[in-house]
Amino acid sequence: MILSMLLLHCLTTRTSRAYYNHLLSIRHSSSLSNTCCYSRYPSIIQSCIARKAIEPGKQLHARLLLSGLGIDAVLGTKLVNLYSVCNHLADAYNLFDRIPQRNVFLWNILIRGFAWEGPHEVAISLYYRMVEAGLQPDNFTFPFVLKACSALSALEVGREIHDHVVHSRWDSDVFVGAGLIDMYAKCGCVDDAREVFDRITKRDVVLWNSMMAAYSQNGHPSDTLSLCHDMATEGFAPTVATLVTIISAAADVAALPRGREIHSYSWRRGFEAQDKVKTALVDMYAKSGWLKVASTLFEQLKERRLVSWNAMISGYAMHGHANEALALFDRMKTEAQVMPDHITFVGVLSACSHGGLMEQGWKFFNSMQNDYSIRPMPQHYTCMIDLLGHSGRLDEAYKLIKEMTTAPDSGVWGCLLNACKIHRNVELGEIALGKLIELEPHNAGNYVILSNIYAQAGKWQGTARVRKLMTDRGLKKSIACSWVEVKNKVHAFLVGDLSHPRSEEVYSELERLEGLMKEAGYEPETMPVFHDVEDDEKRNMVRSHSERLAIAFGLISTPPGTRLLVTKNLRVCEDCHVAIKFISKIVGREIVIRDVNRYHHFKNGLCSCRDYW
DNA sequence: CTAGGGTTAG
Repeated sequence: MILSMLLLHCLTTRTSRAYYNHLLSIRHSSSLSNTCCYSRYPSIIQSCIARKAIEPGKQLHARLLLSGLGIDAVLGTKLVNLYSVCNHLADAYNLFDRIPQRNVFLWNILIRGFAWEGPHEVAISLYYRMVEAGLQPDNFTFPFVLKACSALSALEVGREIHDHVVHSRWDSDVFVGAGLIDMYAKCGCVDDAREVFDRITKRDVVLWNSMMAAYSQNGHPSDTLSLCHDMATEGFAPTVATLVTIISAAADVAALPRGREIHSYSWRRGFEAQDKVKTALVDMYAKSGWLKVASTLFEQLKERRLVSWNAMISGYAMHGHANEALALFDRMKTEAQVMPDHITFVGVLSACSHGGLMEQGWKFFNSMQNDYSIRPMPQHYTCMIDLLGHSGRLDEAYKLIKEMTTAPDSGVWGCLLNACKIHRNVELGEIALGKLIELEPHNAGNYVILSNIYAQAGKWQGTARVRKLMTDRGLKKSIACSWVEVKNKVHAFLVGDLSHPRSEEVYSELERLEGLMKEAGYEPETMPVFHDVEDDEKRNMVRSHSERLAIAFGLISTPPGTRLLVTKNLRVCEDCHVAIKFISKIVGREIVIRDVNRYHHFKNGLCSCRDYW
């Protein structure tokens, strides 16, 4: 009946012929054709919401407007909900403004829409509008608006909302709590996150997961793992999110035995079959230097989504397998037709920079912007600066930084500083350090690099000045530490470490190797270089650098020919880099070192970094 | 007389 009224209405107004036909076609094709009773509309829209089917809902809305029947609060609310879940936020907002009686539910769904899809600022301003309208936010409002704060890293707003949470007594709710933990985590405040976590006594898995993720996202992967242990002790069963989080934590601490344990657990409990878990494993094995395993798992994925491609591409890239990375990028576009994103390009560009593929690098850097409309971020620039720096084109690198459309971060300047060290450019090095001091005043590593630049140039006053700057600021260099995994156990060594039970054998192995190295032409570094850690040490101390101890231990405790993987918390020093090249040739082994910013594959006297790091 | 929710890999 209504439909025929509508048709009549169309004929009597100046509605176009096309629209008339359109309505006719709805009559014949749509599932709504037989339901012209107003009282059934809410349930129809409800089913649209469940199916996220925007079109029938829109048509129904249009029909209602034309019919002049008006839209009551129930129907209006449902339509706002439909628009909101289908990401038609402008429509949702318009309709929202026309509904006179707005309850908390209506506000919540609109806030949710903007919190999920952005602009996130709108979600926050809606929240404040709601409070000003005299409504009390509830246990649904808070998680939504906190999500918007997380996305914006809006700490001040977040804290204020936390106040509201406490005042309205929702602070023991797990949903609100998880929202708060995530907000604090994304703002870099792990301690506040932990406080929220500790205050909630009736926890659930998601709350545990949120806290583990908070640690993981803020560079405390070992806290993630120990919290997981606590969770198990309290009898909670892990979920997919738990596994994904702890696998990435294990990848970050390079605790491969731990990672393998988690892998086998995942397999026993049937989690490994899940693509999300498998992708986390791909990342973990890649970071631990097991690219073969990573690739096998990658090929097993049921559906390769963007994140999986990214994990595998950057896995190849970080180990310097540029061709494999680029071939995979090609496969991703042609075979899978997955759209690359900014992270894909970080992988692709770092593959180019590690492989020294200057031309390709520029090609991808331009294509990223022109063909994919991705605005370059600091990480992309870092790759390009690395490429330019590699070939000594420092002025061009500096020019590129000045042309950047976003603010250069510490990675960009650090990359330039490093290039200055390698090509002994004091002038630009000073500029880079100046910027780095502004950006991260407490990172001792930066000062050390500049000091080395001065030392290499024989500018001793410069070296002294940098050292004084460091003492004035109370900066201490972190203690160097290297790990090596032997028979599923991690062995850690500090500089000059004598605490390992097999120390004596380790040192005599080093002595034996040094003899062979000297025969092969190795000369220990004599220049008084201010090393990352061991600045004042005598030449014979170089021998006891942590990475050498770890390598020597690895050599004496594994069968000949076994590949070694050593992880170091700082950069590999110049002298050790030379020494390890000799060692790899003498013992005929592949030695992989994962230092703070890259992987070095030493094989047959050469290193994959081509002596640039 | 209802509807709506927090965590997860690169």
